[in-house]
Amino acid sequence: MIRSHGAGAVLASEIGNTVTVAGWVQRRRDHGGVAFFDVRDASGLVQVVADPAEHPIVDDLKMEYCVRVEGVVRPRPVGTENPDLVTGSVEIGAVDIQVLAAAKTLPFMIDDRSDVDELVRLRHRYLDLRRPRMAANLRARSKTTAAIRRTLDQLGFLEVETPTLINSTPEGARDMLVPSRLRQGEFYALPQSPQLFKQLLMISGVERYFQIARCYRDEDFRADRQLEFTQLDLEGSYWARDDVLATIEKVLAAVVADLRGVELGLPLPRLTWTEAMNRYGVDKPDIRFGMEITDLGETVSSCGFSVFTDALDAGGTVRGINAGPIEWSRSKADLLTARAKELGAKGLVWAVVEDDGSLRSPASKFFETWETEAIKGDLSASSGDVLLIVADSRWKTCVSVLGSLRNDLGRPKDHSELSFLWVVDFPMFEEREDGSITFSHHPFTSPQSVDDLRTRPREAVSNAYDVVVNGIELGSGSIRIHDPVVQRQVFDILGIDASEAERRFGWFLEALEYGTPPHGGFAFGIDRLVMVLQNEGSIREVIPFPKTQTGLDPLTGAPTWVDDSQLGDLGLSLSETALERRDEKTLDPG
RNA sequence: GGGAGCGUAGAACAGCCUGGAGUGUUCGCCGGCCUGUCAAGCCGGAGGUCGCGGGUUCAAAUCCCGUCGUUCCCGCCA
Repeated sequence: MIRSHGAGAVLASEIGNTVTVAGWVQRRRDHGGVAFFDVRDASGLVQVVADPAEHPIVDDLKMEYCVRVEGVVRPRPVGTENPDLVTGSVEIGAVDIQVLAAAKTLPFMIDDRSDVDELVRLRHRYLDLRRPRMAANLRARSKTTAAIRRTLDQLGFLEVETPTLINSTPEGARDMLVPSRLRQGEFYALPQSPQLFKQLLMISGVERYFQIARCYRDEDFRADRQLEFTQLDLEGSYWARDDVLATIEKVLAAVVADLRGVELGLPLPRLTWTEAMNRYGVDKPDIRFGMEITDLGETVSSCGFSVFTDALDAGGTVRGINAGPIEWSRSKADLLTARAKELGAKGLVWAVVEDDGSLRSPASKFFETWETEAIKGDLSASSGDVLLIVADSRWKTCVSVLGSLRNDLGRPKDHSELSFLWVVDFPMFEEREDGSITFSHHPFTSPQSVDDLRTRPREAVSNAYDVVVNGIELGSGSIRIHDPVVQRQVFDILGIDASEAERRFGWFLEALEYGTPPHGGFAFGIDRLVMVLQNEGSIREVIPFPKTQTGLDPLTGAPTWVDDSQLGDLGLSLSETALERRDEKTLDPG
């Protein structure tokens, strides 16, 4: 036995006992005649006291040396207790000190104070994970999956593993591909979600399925997006929408209780998609703050500003937000206008409410006094407030731009407050720029009305729903299509003709033919949930070994070039471009 | 695919706008002193391809172009 106690378990109750602890040297404080050092392990930290004359080895102890200390627990002298430390009322008087393993000079210090470049952290992730905050994040993640499993087990769910080498379905996100050796020229795809397998499990009679599933999407990175991520995936038979929502709410409540120690108010608030878009301009609203979008169309319908009237004449809309008394300057106006254009608006009209009630704005001269007053009234504006107004011939462009500006300006910087909500009644389809139609959720989502699907698919509302926390899309689900006729109909509307549907999804359509129970389910991102609950700004902080934005793991160097013989086994060869890149990189790595 | 920011000692930065010797700060590292510290303190020291390549210039960390890396954003993400 190397140790008798965890460092964090050396409490006042051990006074007088001989204990052995093992861990890393946090810091050494050598006063000449007496020296202190802290031993840190996964359980916490305890102070060791040694006389350097008696224990010359303390001179050698550097930060992060792995040591073993045997000693007697004693109370600290009065006045030297450390209230910030769980073990702060005691210390270990060293009897024997051994170095188990020396450590090189560290690339960064193992504490939460040091602000270190992420690339350096990732290159030495094993050290980064020693930092208390990162260790806590790992622990929180484990507690999250434990709470999920506990809750779903109590509800009678079966945890089932589905394959990760599956077939590619090019809709939606780009697939991560894996070449087959035994069947040269053919490829597996890594799953973007276990969607069809869990539906098959419903057909198999599992009735209550879940899986904590690694999923893969080969798309560009964001602070909340990695190539691989982990989802809680679940599905149930004979479920209506509210059965799914209630189940997810129970899971979320259990996780929030375990990680935050607070009770989640259930049921969670619900917004329809249309309401969310109209009030917040996004389908994942952050409702921790107001600044809601207001329709100014009626107010400005006869004003002299052609930007507004032209948009209205084209069947569009004019809407605004009251950004409140924010600091305003020419450069701020330029910045926000550029942002609005980046988001797809043709421009941005701003107005500052002056003390005399007038509007200072490039557009103010176009408004009659009554119009100025009406705009202020619509937006509940008072002196000093900044009003931002967007006009567009497309409703969705207008509200989306304002919704993003609203987020830019008002969104709380952290997640100390939690605001979960459901967004329900998503449209079944959405239009692309070119006017063609695509699914807004996925092609296995059922419509609320099969009649609508047939007669006016562009207006059809789906049985899809999202759960959102603090403006972050946590996950989504739906009641699925269990009728193969309807499923074929949806493929048809999406422009997948019968023969193509048969070729790609024939196996699934056939499965639906054998008495498929009505079913539905959900999936939410565990990385994102833990990120929010741990009050982190990026999922990389809660993923033990994440990748950088270009898909590199700075620690292992993945992805790497492989031997030509390996490529040969797979029937693959590299393109000219790839070969050039390889030669450059081989000469000048990194 | 596009836009923006960043890259200077082991770490975090300042210096760059307005070119003039690798100048500076904090932490770490090395040596010394020190009997109650806990981000110990004091004294001394070492440590640099200013990401890389090119250009402008008498002179480049600084200005220009390119490139690599990284972060954030737009597109993309059923």
